[in-house]
Amino acid sequence: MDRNISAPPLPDPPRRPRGRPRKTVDARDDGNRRQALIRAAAQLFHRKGFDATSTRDIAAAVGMHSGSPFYHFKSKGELLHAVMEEGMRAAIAQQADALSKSEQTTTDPRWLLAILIRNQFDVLLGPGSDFIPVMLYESRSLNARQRASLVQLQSDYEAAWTPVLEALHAAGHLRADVKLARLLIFGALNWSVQWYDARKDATLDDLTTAAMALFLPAA
Amino acid sequence: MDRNISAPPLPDPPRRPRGRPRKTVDARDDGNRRQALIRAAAQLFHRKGFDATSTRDIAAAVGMHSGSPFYHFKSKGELLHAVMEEGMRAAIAQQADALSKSEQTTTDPRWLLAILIRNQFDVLLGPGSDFIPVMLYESRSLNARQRASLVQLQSDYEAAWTPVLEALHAAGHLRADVKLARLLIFGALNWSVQWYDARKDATLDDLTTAAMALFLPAA
DNA sequence: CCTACCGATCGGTAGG
DNA sequence: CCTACCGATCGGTAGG
Repeated sequence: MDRNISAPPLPDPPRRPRGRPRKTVDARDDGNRRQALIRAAAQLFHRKGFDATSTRDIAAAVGMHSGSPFYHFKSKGELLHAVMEEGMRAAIAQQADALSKSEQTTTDPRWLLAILIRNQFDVLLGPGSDFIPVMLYESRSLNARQRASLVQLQSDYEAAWTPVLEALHAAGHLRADVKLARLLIFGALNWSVQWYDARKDATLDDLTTAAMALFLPAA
Repeated sequence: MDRNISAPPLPDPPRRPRGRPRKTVDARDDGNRRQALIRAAAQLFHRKGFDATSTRDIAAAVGMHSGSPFYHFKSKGELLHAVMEEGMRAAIAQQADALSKSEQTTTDPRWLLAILIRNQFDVLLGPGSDFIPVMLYESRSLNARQRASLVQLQSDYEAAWTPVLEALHAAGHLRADVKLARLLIFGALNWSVQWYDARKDATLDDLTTAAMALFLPAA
């Protein structure tokens, strides 16, 4: 992480991870390897950033040689795009799932907001949650076409929030302009990626409680 | 910005900006040139990110040749650090100034919070505000020593918020845990760097009004 | 997916 | 601060 000090050079063909058995016939098993690349890229892009991660890093993480990721992806940027697209699809599905479960028991918009917030903390900070932080903090490295192709998914995700916030506004529980409120709330949640430490800090439920208390007047 | 397409190569010694007169004797005027480098670096780091900005970009922006920035800074990382340190000192001074002006007229913590929020939007989004966004979004590129040297400045900045939030909590205007509330509020504000567009969106006063309405119950 | 490689770019330096 | 340069790294490719 200390990029002011250069790392010692690594030989190009890194050893496969210990314990990973060599395939008898051929190491190609298609969607499987592609998925492995996406997962490794998500982790590395999250930890070190897109620019500071080399395609060699990613290849080594899944036991490939330096040129092989380009068999699966045309460019490093396409790999970044794939991470974001997969992350958004999963986040949308997870959000829809959380909402559909709770809409059977209540339609109180305050409860729905709590569900959305709790789910977003899970997407941002829960186990294996590298994809959305990458999406949030590395979009600058996409080209225009790649960015445009994510806009639809992003607005699908946001679409679940607007009616809830409008209901809160109508009920007098939210004074702020709805559009600005959504942007400010997203910021409050998304920024947690920068400071949250699961070892030292509160639980995700604690965060949700604090956020609800901050945004809504006493129940 | 489209880093998937490589830019055409530039000759190393770029022409000086048109209209910049050549010094008769010597181009060295010390603190002046150093400051120019810091300002240009802040702009470029903000627009393109630290990793995507080369020291040649920065040199060209101030009419220097490629090796010359290293006469003023030991490394690219030291230049980044200088941007952040200068940004923090200015932000702290600006915040103290805004507070001292208003503390003559009121001690209502709601008003003080409005002052702090409005000032932070100015620091984040106002004219010439490249330094703090760089500080917020490029810290990962600092080494441990550089990061540590900023901690004191950051907590000086935050120190002005805690008593205000505690007063609001004591007065029943803030239900959430004070420490988490501060982190969430900072997130809401800091995230505006990602979406705010001065041409299309609200004014900084509008943002302040929306944030106050979101965080505090009706006055 | 591996082998062997290339062209470009980059941070940084010696010497003036 | 400029000149002239170096070693390292990087994204990407041809050919199998």
